[in-house]
Amino acid sequence: MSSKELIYQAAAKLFKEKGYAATSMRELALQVGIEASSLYNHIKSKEEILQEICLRNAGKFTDGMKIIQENSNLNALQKLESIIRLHVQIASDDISSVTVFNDEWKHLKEPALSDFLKLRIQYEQSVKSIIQEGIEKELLKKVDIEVALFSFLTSLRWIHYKFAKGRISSDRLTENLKNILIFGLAKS
Amino acid sequence: MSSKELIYQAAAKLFKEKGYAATSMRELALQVGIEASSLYNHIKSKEEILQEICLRNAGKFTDGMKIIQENSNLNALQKLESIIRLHVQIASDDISSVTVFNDEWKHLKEPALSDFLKLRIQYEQSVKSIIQEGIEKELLKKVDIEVALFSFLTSLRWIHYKFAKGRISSDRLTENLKNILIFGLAKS
DNA sequence: GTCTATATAAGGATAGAC
DNA sequence: GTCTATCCTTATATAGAC
Repeated sequence: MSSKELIYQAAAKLFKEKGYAATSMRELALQVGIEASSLYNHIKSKEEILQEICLRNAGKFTDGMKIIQENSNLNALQKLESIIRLHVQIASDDISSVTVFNDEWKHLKEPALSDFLKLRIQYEQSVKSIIQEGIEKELLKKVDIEVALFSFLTSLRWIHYKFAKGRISSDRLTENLKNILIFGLAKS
Repeated sequence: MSSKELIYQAAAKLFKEKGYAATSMRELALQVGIEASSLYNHIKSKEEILQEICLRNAGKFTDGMKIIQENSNLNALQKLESIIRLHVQIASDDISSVTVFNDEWKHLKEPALSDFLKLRIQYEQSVKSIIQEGIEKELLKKVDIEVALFSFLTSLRWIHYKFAKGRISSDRLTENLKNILIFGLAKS
């Protein structure tokens, strides 16, 4: 792995644990095993690291969503299940990185912040359309779409806390989340 | 309102928007309308502000949970609904403060951090017991309890983002969340 | 690519006059 | 209770030798 990649990885871990603002370049350097000044041979600034982590993860979600949307065989319920699987997969792929993406994006500076938020809103809009479609086709209840959207996405946003403990496989987690988020906790 | 209270309120707003670590005492002072040094006539340190905000909110949740637990008339489903109402109520009561409680607690120093985490684990344990009881009495599906616990609580943890936009009343939000989280998105 | 040394800015907090 | 002035520490980032 390149030095740059090693720095990103160590940074993701630290940003996750302490937060972006509370992580110093000295700590990061210590974690990487070099002096702080040496970091700058590989990266331009602290902010650049955050940008890279955030945009990389945004890309994963956007790409995954595109594939789901293009699969016209899926009905709304199946699409929601695919979204759950996508989130579980991305979280299991790199927990630290996706946590930073979820929690530290607000420290991005313009214009990166606006770019990021544009992608985020776009993604939310895609999920919203699927929920809307589900309601129209009578696969989903007539709930408030915004409440449904947020409760669905925020549940998924915290999946990685489960993974951190490694208690459960991706498949079982996906299955359980499908059951809970789509079909509810209550026994029917 | 006392100066101390005004400082807490301004701090909660700033900590919410920028994060604890990225908020300076000079900014806080500016928001309050005094010089940074004057803050210290009312509070002991920056950390003390965070402690107060976090412990105050922890108290609200703990107290609310106690009342729910002591109401033996409620079955597990009704208790879960009461928990939803509790979270909605606390969020609508003071959005900034509860956001800081949710997102910035990791910046607490010991021993406050351990005290805080103890309360949090205790609260999660209470919810877990209710879910467990629901499964035993066959009111809830046999889902993975940990997954159910986390997806339930994390959905509720982000309610305040809805409130920030003021789009929906507390009652309608509670009703929708009950429907979605307990009975699921899918039409039965 | 890494180091030491350092520039430059900002942070939390205190002292002491009013 | 508020101010100005300031202490001390830490931060990001650069310069230049090796």
